[in-house]
Amino acid sequence: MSITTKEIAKICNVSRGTVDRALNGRSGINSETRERVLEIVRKYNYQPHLIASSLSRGKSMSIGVVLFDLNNRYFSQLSNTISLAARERGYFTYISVSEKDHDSEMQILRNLASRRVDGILLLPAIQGKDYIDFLKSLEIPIVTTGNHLPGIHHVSINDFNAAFESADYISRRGYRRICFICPPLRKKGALEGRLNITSQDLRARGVRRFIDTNRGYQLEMLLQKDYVDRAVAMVRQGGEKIAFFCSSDVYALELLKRFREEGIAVPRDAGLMGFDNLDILAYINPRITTVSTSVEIQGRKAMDVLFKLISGETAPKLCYVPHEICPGETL
Amino acid sequence: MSITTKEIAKICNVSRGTVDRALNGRSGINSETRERVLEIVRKYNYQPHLIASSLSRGKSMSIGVVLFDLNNRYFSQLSNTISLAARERGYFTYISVSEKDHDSEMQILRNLASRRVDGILLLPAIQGKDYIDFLKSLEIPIVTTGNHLPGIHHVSINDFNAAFESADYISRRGYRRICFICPPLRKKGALEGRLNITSQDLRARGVRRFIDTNRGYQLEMLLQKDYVDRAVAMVRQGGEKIAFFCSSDVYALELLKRFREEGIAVPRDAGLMGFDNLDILAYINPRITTVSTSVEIQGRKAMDVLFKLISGETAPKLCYVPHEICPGETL
DNA sequence: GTGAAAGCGCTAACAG
DNA sequence: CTGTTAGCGCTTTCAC
Repeated sequence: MSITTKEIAKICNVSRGTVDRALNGRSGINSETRERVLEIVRKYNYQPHLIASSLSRGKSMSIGVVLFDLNNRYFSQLSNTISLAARERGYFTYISVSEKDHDSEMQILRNLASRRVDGILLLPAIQGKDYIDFLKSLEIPIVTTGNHLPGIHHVSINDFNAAFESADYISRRGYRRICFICPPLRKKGALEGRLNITSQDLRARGVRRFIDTNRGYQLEMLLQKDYVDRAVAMVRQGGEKIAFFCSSDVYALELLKRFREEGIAVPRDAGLMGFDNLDILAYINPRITTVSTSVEIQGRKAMDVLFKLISGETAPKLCYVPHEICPGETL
Repeated sequence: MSITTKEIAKICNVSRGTVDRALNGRSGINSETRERVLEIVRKYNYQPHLIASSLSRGKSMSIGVVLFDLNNRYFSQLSNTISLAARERGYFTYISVSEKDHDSEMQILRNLASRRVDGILLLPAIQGKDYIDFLKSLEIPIVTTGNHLPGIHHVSINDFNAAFESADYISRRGYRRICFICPPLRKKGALEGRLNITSQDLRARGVRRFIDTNRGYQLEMLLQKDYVDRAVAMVRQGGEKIAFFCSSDVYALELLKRFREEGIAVPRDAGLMGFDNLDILAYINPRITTVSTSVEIQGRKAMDVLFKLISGETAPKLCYVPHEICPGETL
């Protein structure tokens, strides 16, 4: 194991306090003593013991990141940005994945609290008053992104507006029949609202609002697990040409794949639009029309807010990052 | 802040030692006292202070994961598996990204050592004796995957064999002219070998060995940054039909994208094979032929070895995980 | 400018 | 079975 400040002190014939002053650039030390101490520190390759330091200081210089999925490309990019932003400020990140499991998510949060992380960036898969009370009881700064929790600081895209504008874009591409695809929403009632899908829900509301405020459009919703089969059937049935608006690029990819197998051409036989602008879309032919924000902006902004809270400053409860429509070849 | 064992002890009229025995299920305590203590523990929502515990126990119940890239899908899947495997054993993971930067990688490792992580899972982007000495000086169990470092425990695919077998597969699909694409290798000399690209290097050697041990095949290497342009030119030039064997699916995707734009049909005009079997390939048409191992197996196995080392057991220095060719439609 | 001492919260060894 | 004590290594306060 590495040498300690106690031993350094003995070697230098000074007290531990002085060693500490030298190491942490604190004032009240002769610059010669400082040099002498730092000399020995280098010589013996002293490594600070951050655990002891954390205990003493009461802060761990680490932040927790809780995601419900890391396999989703969007979240892995987000983690990357977050880790970098944290490291730039001397913080390390604990990244953990809940897999959308209620108990896991709670367990992870408790564990992070036990590790006395200085802040938590959370993509919640849970909602409800009890959960929010639990989060508050941790007494740790928390910023959410993705799904929203009332009363908790939140940084994200304005899902409602983004979906509204997407529907508008679809209409301007000449479609009068829009089918919104969002399988996560099927769980809405089933789980008595415990699952947090506010983000998806807002997207659905955004589309609906567009339909409600503009005459002459027809909206269908596909929330079932077998949405791919059903979408194929809808196209086969004919009638007014449909634009499938997917609440995530993932569903758009699945649709496109199946359409290709079935000989359904996009956009000849049906329109298609996604959400998130996953970077793998660059390799997909035809280019899928989608809407999104920059992951980097989102991650950076969320960390800005989190660090504000950590340092005791105030920050707005709600912060939207800009989004934009990314035109492709599928509408 | 949360209540401490000291306070619990006072409330229960017992000593801190007894509280500790109750909390950690240690023996030597009356079951009634235990119940009484745990009652209070629950009542006051006591949360263990893992930092204090770590300091006292000398282990932090955390492991560090150092990647040089998290945007690569393969690595994010790997991190996911690792986090899960760690959490199953009560460990938390610090995930950090070096972005292939030498100084970052060193800084991260030092920081993890300062945080007294119990083990490190490393995807190194550095090599060289100094670096290996440095790693050993940390006195922390380390397992690498991806790139290899002599003398350090390693779990990975057998890149040499996998590439050899891939070349063999390509030949059996009727190609006599193979072009191996591997841009990272262009840096081999330039950086005086500081950059660790052993994994890519082994793939190149595997292909070459196949060519050297079998008569009648022609091997070309494309290591330049503008490999896409050059590949297009090669196809245009005509002659014996080429199979492009890419050291990563990423390059195969780029090639396919460009070929499509240029009106080059695969496999009609040229063959194509990748490496890694990234899951996004499922959405790509035509299905790219590739070779790989299961990320899950690789992650699990690496963690098995790491935990063996952490608990003081011995483990083989080198452990290969099985690989297989994944036939697609591009050869 | 420097040293001594108390303390962060938990753990472990040793008495009783 | 339970209490006491002495740490883990660093930080911080208060004398000198």
